[in-house]
Amino acid sequence: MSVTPKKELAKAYAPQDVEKKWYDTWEAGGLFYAYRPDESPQDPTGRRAVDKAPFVVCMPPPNVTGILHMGHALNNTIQDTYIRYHRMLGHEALWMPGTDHAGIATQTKVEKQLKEEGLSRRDLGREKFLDRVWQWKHTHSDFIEKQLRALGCGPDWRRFCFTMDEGYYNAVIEAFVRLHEKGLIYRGKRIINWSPLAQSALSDEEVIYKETQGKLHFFRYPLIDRKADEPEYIVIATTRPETMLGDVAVAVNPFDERYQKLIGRKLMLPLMNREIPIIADDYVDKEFGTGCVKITPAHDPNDFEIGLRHNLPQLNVMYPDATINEQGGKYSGLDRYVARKKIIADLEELGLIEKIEDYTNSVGYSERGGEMIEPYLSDQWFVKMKPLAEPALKVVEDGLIQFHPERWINTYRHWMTNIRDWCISRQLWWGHRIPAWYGGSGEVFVGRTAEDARAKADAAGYTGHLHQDEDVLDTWFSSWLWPFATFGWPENTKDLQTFYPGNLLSTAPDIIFFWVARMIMAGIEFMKDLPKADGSPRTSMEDIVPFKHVYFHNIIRDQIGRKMSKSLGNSPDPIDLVQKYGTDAVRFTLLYLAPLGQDVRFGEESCEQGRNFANKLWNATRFVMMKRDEYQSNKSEPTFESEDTELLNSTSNEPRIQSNTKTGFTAKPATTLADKWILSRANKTAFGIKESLDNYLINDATKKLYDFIWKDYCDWYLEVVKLQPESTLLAVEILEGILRMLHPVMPFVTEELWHALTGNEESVLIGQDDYITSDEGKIDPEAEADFEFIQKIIEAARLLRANAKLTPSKPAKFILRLKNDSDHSLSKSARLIIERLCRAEALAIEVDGGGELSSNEYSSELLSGRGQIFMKLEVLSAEEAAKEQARIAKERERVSKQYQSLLSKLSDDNFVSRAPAHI
RNA sequence: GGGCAAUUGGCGCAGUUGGUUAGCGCGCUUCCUUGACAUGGAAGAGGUCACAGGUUCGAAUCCUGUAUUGCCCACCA
Repeated sequence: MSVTPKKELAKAYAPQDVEKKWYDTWEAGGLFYAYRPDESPQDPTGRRAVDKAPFVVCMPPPNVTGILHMGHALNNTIQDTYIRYHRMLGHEALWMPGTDHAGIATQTKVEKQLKEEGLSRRDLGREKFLDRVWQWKHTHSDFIEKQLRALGCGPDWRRFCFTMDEGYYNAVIEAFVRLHEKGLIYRGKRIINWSPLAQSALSDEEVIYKETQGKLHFFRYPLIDRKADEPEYIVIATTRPETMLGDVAVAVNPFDERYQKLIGRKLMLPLMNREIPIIADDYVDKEFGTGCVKITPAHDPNDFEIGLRHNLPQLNVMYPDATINEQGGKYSGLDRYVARKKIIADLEELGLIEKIEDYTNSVGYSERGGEMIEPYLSDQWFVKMKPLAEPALKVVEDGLIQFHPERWINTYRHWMTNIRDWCISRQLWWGHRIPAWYGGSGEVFVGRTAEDARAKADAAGYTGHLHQDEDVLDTWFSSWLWPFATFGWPENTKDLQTFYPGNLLSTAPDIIFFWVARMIMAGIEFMKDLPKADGSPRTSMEDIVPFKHVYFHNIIRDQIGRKMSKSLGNSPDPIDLVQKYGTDAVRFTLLYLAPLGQDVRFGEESCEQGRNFANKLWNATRFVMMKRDEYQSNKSEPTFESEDTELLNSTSNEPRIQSNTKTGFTAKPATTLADKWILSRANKTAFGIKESLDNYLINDATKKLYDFIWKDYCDWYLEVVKLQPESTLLAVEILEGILRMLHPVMPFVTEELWHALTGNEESVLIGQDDYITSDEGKIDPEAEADFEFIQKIIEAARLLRANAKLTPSKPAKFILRLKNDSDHSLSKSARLIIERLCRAEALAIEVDGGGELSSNEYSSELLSGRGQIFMKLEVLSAEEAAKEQARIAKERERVSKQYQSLLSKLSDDNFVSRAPAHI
């Protein structure tokens, strides 16, 4: 047996010392790598089996531009915890990492940078501009990786994927072409949400509606050829006066008596001096405003529809930057808001303003840029969503994909059943360029490559020049392929066959539409035709959907309830917290505070709880190791044959843990009451944690760990171990199990302590060990009840001491009177524990039957009907005696009240007859 | 307008299918530096569980309504 120097643990846990060391060791040891069955295991420990069931999580790819905020920290901690947990359960755990090119966000940042140099993207040209963006991407993407590492996250870094990687790029193009071939992608002139800042279209999901204080303007449009009994003008109401430049009609309700006679007549559009008709349409609400609506088909989605019904022209009066174009007459060139002011002033001068009222309505803003979006008429590409949404809704309704918490299914259903077509073209350069080529007179050819498009054109008899669509695709049009494009789709790769479908998707509920729903659609649409590993078709939906469980975690808010965001600057940098409190502390705190789907207010001080917990565990280990040494040296003849030997001996160089030899806390039977109790508690906890984790109640699991470790193990069991050294080895074994049980949540401190405790070599990792399993045979309700009674006695005795203001150093004398024999012998057998934990100088244990002891001499506490404990009082001042009397009287009253209520219940026939017997 | 949630001691939150005395963390009070830990230990104060009805032997828990707050969706010029 070789002897290595014993490791002394420092008095307090210093995370910085251990985190980097272990992260590097994990990586060097290939801990994060996942293998296919056909790959030879490359793990240095050789523990990897090749036929393990995979457990796959695809990381929601953060924006390359991004800095991780607390929400990311939470989400990635959740994923890492599940990955580590399943790896320990024996799965081939794959966490697929990557980043998203984030079209608008990234392009905006680079354009901003250019602007500081006095340049625009058009000055550079497409190619040079894209070079700049790539440069920018390269300098920024490392940062996210660094942050994830600092959080202890261990995805399979070898597989890191970027949505603009060549393979992924091709997958996006392939998806577009296939959907186009199926007629699910089309091009059309529609009113879309226009972002004047990005000068691009946005999808409906990228628009945020906010109540906005504005004005409702009432304008007079003069009636042409007015008869004597007719009004001089028609009054219309609008919130966006500048759009009047594009008015092509005024609509009234066909059943509105006020205007019926005027239908078909003409009005003179002021300022523009254009004749526009009065038309009738059901859409108009007689009650609202004046009952007359100006119709601007090019600048309002409803007006657009009306325009189509009435065959009206679509007059676009704005440039893409939301300045008025040449159609706007003398307002041409003005910004939309400047034009608005001028139009109002001009109408005022003409006496054509009836009134202007304050008005609050809901206005759309760009999610990214924050500016007001402009409904705008333009040619865009759309995905037909209904055919995709129907099966995607069904798999969730049928439970093939489960949402946690379940209620999100309502939101999902609502969106899926009211779904509208998805505008996927963006007028940007950074992204996947739309694979459509145009001929000189409106011909459109969609192909995988320019050659492909050329061939199609030739086949169609078009020989002229082709030019590719300038636009790129919505970022989410690439993200929705994430669960399979990361594994090489459209090729039917071995990775894809092994690791699709995934198991868990963890995300914040705010991207349920953007991403979750669309991934489900894409998974069903694109994976259903791809054969499985054995060549058989995917006939079961279970093999087609991209994941089985979706965990919607909470949104982290600041202490006054605001969503944490970069723009508000109210999110602490997770890395600062990690440095201040330790990674494990931050992880624990986030998981502890992360109830299922309930928003959480986060203040950085809450990390103290996690830090303290890590420190508690550290010191418990320190103590147990000290006790073990003590026990070992006191033992005259160590039993080398016994299975304790290696646990006893922390200097062994042989890895103690052999795969699957021991998954529970101990193989040995427990002897003392405390031993039985802690084993029962430990196994119950292990059982509960598995249950919580498997049901995605992750905060429950952390709470169970915390309570068991701190209260049961440290506060009670270790105190008992101080009194009964024969429990030392069990304490070691339980602790070893605790470390394994806690490891997925707090990987660093548990790894460090596990090695200190077991003496395992650095290359043997706790994360490769088996997760603790509960042995239900060790759950012992009787032992738990018995030990709880002992705890109750001790607590009662401590209370007596505290009330009598006895300092701990002063000994006390107790008399314990118990009603039945079993309690009597129970407490006698636990006499030592009771005496020492309540610092009794003397403890008399009696069978109840003696008379009441004088309350001048004794203070007492009741033991839930099973007996009473008395403490002999020292000299008591009259004042103190009175106080004590009062307290006892109060206590007596409370108990008798409770007793009375119980009595009355029991004498109530209703209760006795209806309540179940055990009550 | 439609939908989803929340309302529990000073603050932040648990409380799973209804069942004896409603828990936890922080904060507060008192005592304790006793050989794991003061990032600790012991004890304590503090809640008629938003409100009003109802179901039940029994309600924080189930039902109805009201109020307040938050979020999502839709949107009338």
